[in-house]
Amino acid sequence: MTVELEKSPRPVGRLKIQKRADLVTEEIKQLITQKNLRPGDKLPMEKELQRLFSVSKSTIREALKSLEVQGLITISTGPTGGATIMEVPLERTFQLLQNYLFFKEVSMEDIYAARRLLEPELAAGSVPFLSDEQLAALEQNIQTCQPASQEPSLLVRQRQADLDFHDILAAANPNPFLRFACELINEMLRRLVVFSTQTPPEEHTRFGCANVKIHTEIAKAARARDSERVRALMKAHMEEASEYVKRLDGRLDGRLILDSEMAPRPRPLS
Amino acid sequence: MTVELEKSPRPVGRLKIQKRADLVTEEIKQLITQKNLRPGDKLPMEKELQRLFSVSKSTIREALKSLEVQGLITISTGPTGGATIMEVPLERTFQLLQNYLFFKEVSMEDIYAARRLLEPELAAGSVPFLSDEQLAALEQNIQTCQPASQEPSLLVRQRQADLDFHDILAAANPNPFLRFACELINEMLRRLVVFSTQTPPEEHTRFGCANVKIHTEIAKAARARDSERVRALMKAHMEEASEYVKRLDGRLDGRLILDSEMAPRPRPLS
DNA sequence: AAATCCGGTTTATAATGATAAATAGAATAG
DNA sequence: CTATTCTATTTATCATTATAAACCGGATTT
Repeated sequence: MTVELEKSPRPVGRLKIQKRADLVTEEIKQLITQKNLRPGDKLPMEKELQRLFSVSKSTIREALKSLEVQGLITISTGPTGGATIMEVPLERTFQLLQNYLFFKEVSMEDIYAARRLLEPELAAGSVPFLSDEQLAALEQNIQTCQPASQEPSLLVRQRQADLDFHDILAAANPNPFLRFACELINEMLRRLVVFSTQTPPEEHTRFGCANVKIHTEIAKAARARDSERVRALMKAHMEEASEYVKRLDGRLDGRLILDSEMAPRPRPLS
Repeated sequence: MTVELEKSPRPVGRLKIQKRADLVTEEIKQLITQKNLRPGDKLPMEKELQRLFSVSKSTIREALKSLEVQGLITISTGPTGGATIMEVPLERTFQLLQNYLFFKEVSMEDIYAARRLLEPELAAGSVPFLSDEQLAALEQNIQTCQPASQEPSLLVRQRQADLDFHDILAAANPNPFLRFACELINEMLRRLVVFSTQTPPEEHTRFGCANVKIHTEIAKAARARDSERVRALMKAHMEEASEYVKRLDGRLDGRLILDSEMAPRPRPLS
């Protein structure tokens, strides 16, 4: 089976001519959709793909690179090596989204405007689906968040641990879209929040205490499987947090996120 | 100025070794952040980049390809050619997001769960910022949406025109994050919705009429700069639409979106 | 004088071949 | 039986050459 690619620079139907490598990328994508390849399935190896599309090594290499950057495949060397379909990792998606938002000026309040709306619904929707492990993880998380020292770097780490609480809730929600939206918000807050060092540490500590308090209540209501109470508590939590954030002068540190920065976030158990 | 890249396979600090090309990609990203390059600025040409990072042609090519796929640069030939920084297009971001959602099973209702929450707030927030052109565009859009025929392909196109209404509202909102979230939702609905052909056309027409009616009211309230009324109307609109969608058996057509499909959406005037 | 053509220059794009590095699995030593 | 070394296979990287696209400026035409 050989797929024929248009070789001549397309008669210009007002469509911009595409590069060879990009055409091959699309062909491969169609192959994936067509043959309904699932994560774990393998693409033919480079040499075969070269033959299949009648292109050179460097072209097929670029095409594979494109798919790799998009997070659709991983490439490995050695026997049995080659391109393997994979489910696009959440982290990769975040990174690509950060590229988009790099040039926009997103403020903390902008994000909270969406967070206020989504989180209560997310939390309420998660309640019926929380496993015992997840409930335990919520309670466990509250312990780690107890405000201890006022050492600056520790304060930031604590704020980030706060966000783990919300990630655990998100993980339990059956709505993949809502889940994604909230995980995105958490990730942005986690990664980009740089609180002004001007802010007095007491303010931070107070923020931490308030969080622990309401998280405790939410965890309790979740154990009682009281969705409506969780929703109400989360709503209050979000409004309170909005206020704190305004005062804390949180701002987003807009820069390009590197792959090497993307690794080590402990995934909450699903 | 020459940047030295670690050449030896990194002493394995539990970090997975990265490919040369990916290291170069990161170096270039740092270059962009560091030198604060803005859209329109140019990267050095390939030969220079080769020298700068002491890598071969194909390696630098792969690195540039990576940045191109991420939407951060465009590459052109000719004397003034080379890599030019660009603002990541919204469409590219959508596409990369679709890759992520390709493997998840997102239902229509999943999306509407988020839409119900976000759209009323978005619309209300846009009201004070709507320009005369945008108000006119809203009213204009309602005209094009008047249900005419019941021809199947036309019905789908009409549903998509409905979404333009919401895109116009989104474009006026000053919150870039909320705007992005709603534009994403619109795009997903626009591109991926495939209504069951089982559904009787009358039902579609009724849906279209209901939309026109409430869009008309929303446009009127927007002209009157009545944010609260717009919020309330949009809330009702979303709830009504949710119900219709359930009955219409709308589902998402999960597949990989190709570059070639990404082009021709008329951007609403900002 | 303005527009068009045309060839040269610059740059990316594509192809090919050669060598290095990584890996899985078999063979082997302890 | 375990751990190590070996080997075959495949990608990763480099180097070189050829091709194609885009731009520039001068000559030619209108």
